[in-house]
Amino acid sequence: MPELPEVETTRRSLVEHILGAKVGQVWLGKPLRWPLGVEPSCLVARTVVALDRRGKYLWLALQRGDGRRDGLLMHLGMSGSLAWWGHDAPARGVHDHFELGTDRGLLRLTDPRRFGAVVWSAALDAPPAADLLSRLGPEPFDAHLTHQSFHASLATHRTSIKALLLSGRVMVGAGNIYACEALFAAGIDPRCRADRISRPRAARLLLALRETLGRAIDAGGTTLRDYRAADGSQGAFQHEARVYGREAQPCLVCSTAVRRVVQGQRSTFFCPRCQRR
DNA sequence: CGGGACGCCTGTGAGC
DNA sequence: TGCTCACAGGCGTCCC
Repeated sequence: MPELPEVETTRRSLVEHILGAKVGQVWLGKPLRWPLGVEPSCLVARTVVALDRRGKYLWLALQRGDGRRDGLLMHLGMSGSLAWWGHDAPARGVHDHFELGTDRGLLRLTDPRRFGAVVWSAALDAPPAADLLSRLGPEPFDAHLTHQSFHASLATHRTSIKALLLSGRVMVGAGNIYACEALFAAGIDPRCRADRISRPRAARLLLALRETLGRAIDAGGTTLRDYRAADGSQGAFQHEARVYGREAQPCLVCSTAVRRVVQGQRSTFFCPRCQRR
């Protein structure tokens, strides 16, 4: 489920509550994608000192009693969501698989498919967090990511632009929904080879990615099924999607039927008239 | 190394 | 109603 806008919305709705909270108890449910990597009891008495995001990962920085820091790297996978409960958390459901109890309230991860993860790491730039983040491209709103560098990155890949965006190698954050939507906004056929995209079209695509992701963050993300912000609110961007999930429906610009093709085992939606190779 | 397929899991909706 | 199948917001791993 969660792409960058959903993860960022989660982060924003959580950070005000959890900063400064002191860990009481940690509870683990069924196994997630990877083991926590530390005894849960080891985390007790740590203080939450930051909640940052890198790509679709969240980094919950913890301060130890001796002043040193470590933290938890969290990922929501396809179906995960994080919820914050003050002091009135409802009983656990069957899909709740991680809880961080604090003196301010409870952080709970709900994830039916369990593709998500919570992994302890000594630091963001130390294993295992560093290994998981090592292949990520730049953040979409990073000022170092320019039209020029973006075009240069595209030129080094022969795969389709849609698959490349999903890989996160040239820019993190766009998953299946936002990759489709940004390619529509830029007028680029998702099957187009990345290294065949001209400089001006690359510039348009970068702009479209930033606008699409930015508007999705403003809308609180996309809620198709599972996704909720930490305060329980749903996203609204699903109402703004112009091609995603609209197979055979008329393009909102030219009325041509929206097509669905499969690329790398993922559905791609596009308008064959508005989007060109 | 780049690129593509696979697998991890559970739930849901369509079709029969 | 109940079964089977396709599909679902991600991504690390494996194999060419």
